[in-house]
Amino acid sequence: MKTRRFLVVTGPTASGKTAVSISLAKALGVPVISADSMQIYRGCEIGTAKATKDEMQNVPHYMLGIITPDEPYSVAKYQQEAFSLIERFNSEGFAPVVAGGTGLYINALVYQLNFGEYSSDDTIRQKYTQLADDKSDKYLYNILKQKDPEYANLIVPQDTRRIIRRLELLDSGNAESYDFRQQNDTDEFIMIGLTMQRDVLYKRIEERVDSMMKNGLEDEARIILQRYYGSNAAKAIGYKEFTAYFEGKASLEQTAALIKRNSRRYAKRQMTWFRRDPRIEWFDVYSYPCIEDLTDGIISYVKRKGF
RNA sequence: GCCUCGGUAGCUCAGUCGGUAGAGCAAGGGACUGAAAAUCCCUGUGUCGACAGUUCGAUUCUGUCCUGAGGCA
Repeated sequence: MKTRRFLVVTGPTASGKTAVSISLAKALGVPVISADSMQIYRGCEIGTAKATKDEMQNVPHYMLGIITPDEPYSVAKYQQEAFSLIERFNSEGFAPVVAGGTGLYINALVYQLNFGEYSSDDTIRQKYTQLADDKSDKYLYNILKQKDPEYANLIVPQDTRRIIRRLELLDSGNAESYDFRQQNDTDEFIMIGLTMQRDVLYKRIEERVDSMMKNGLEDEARIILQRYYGSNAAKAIGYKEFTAYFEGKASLEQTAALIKRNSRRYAKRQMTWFRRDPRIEWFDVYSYPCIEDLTDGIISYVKRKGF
C-alpha cells in the first residue's frame, strides 16, 4: 500500500482548530478534511460550530455536512472515506490537513484500526437493547462473558453500550480481535494539538455558547429535535439540552448554562483522550500574539520534522 | 447604638455532647477499536472568618474584633 501523507490538527472544543486549520491549509495550499463526528451532519451548523463559507476563505473542506442527521454513520465509514480522500489529494501532490476533535475518528487514521465491510445491524442492536431493559446490565454482561470473555474483561458490566455493540459484532460474525492501539507506521503524518490554560478555554466555551444562542441555535435545535428525533445529532451537545426548554420545563438561561457545562465536560474528556498520545506536538495558542504567528510556528515545526 | 441569627470545599449547606470534618451541585482524574459531542469508571479538593483564653488537645466552649442578613431604636 502506498504511504499516505497528512497533517493532523486536533485539540479540545473551542481551542481554535477551525481557524488554525484554515490558516494552515491556506498557507500550505492544501485542502481540509474534517474529523468531527457531528459536523458530518447537514443542518447542524451553529450547534457544531461548523466553519461558514466566509470563514473557509476558499479553502476546500471535506467531510462536512455529507449526510442527513438520521443517516447511520460510523468510524469505519469515516476511516474509509477519509483515507480515500487523503490518497486522492496525495496523488495530486497535496498533503491535506485533517482537523477535528473526535478522538476515535482521529485514531482511525493514526492507529491500525482494521474494520471489515459490515456496517451495522439495527435488528440485533434493538434485540439486545430490549434484553437489557427487560433483564439487567448484568444479564447482558454475562452473555458477553460467555461469548467473548477476553473482551468482557476489558469493560465493566455497567457499560451497556459497549456490551451491546460487541454482541452485535459477534452475532454478525464481525468481531475481530485487534492489536490494541498499534500505531499506524505505514503512513506519514504529523500530529498537532492546540491547547491553552483550562480556565481560558472554559471562558471561550462559554462565550461561544452565548454567541451560538444569539445566532439562532434555538431554531436550529428545534428542527433537529423535531425532524430527527432520536437521532445521533439530536443527542449532541447544543441540541439535546433544548428538550426541557421546548417542553416548557426550563428557561433559555438554564438551557444555555447546561450547554456550557456539557461542553466543558466534553472538552475535559477530549483532553484526557489526546493527552494519551505522545505523538501529538502541543501548541499553546496564547503564547503566540496572533493566529498568523501560530501558523508560522506550526509550519516551521512541520518543516523541522522533515514533512 | 442595642438585639437575634449566620460566617465550614468553587457554590448551597450539614456536622463534630472538645480528639483537625461530609452531602448535593460544580470540579478534577481515567477509560475508550464499527452509535464516540456517545458510553462508562474513579476521586472530597478545606488555615472550619481573625486573634486571644480555658484545655493534654479548640473548627466545636468563652471573650474580643472583623464581616453578612434581619429586627429594635
